Amino acid sequence: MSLPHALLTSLLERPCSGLELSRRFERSIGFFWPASHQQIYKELGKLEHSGWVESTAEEGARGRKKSYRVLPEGKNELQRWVQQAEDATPLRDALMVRLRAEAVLGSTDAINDLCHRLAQHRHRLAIYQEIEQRDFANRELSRAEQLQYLVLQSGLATEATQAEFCDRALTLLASWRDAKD
Amino acid sequence: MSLPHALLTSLLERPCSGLELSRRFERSIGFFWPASHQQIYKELGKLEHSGWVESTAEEGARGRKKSYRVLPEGKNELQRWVQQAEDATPLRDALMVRLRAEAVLGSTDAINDLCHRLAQHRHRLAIYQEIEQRDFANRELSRAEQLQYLVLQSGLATEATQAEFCDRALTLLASWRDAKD
DNA sequence: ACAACCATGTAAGTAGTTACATGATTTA
DNA sequence: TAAATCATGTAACTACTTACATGGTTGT
Repeated sequence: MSLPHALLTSLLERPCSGLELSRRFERSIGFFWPASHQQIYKELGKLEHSGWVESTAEEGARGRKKSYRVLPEGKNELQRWVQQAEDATPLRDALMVRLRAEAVLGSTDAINDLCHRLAQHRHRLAIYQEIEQRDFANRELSRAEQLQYLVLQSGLATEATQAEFCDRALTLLASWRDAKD
Repeated sequence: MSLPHALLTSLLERPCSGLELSRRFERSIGFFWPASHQQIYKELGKLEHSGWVESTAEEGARGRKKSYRVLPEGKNELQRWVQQAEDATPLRDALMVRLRAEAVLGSTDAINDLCHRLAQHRHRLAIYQEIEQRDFANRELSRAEQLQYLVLQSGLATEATQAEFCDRALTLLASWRDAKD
């Protein structure tokens, strides 16, 4: 469970409100650990209860903006967590299940999902490439930026690999479908 | 939610008991949609309730082996589901969160997780390569086998990409750590 | 008869999703 | 002053995990 530590990281980069965190997640850490605003608010509550962050607002101030910042205990906790080794979260890919189903059914209907997924991966790839051009191209990078770039490169590689796979699979299935006619 | 359809697929390949399904999952479909035996038993109950599979045992036969097979309605449902397009399940990668945390903390402690993950990905890669040699190398493949091979190739590509990334990241972080001494 | 294992489950808890509620602030 | 938007939440639900329970079969 990495959400609390993802939030600590983001809040260390810059203290802010829950909604602003939510927005920043959507175009940075959230690519690798997505979270809805509901989840973020709930988790911020837990972080505050643990004494890892503090907020600028009394209890029960619904509707009024709160700003959170990380406390020393929170930073300690993050440092402790970063050192830990952890198994990769098991991947779950419905497309692979569809292809296996296709193998027993003898149809070519998984083409729909393949097309959809191909578009999705290409879209993400484009987003990542845009970020790469905007933030990391043609200049000296600080140590922190090099690490951020590294993470982005992982995303680039992942999406490229998946898009390429969809492309190959699509070619194969389409050839079978056309041969049938 | 693809577990029911993964089970239908596996049961169509061969009717069997819950535990046998669980074991087969561990070395085939489970690579792409893992499931514990508890989950499988529960889901088999739902599938039977929906009229998609039937079992050879009366109610409340705890401890006695049941065998499940897919009913025509179950096959219909699977055919319907295969045609659907679906977003990729959002990836969650704690390692990327660690690297982002490292960027703000200025340490090199994510090396631990990087090593662990590198070993894990290489291990899986070796398993996949073994399956490739055993089941798909140097022979003509049926249509169904070609599809199974395709799915395996996705696994091979994914693990190779991730292992390669860990390797690169590890080299970078280790060089920083050593420069510090 | 006892252990080891095969086989099927129950129970409690967690992380995340979806839908909805409500207060505060800005803008037309 | 009404609508839109900003901002913070609650409630119900689902998939999955972890720990435990229990019955049946096989081998010594």
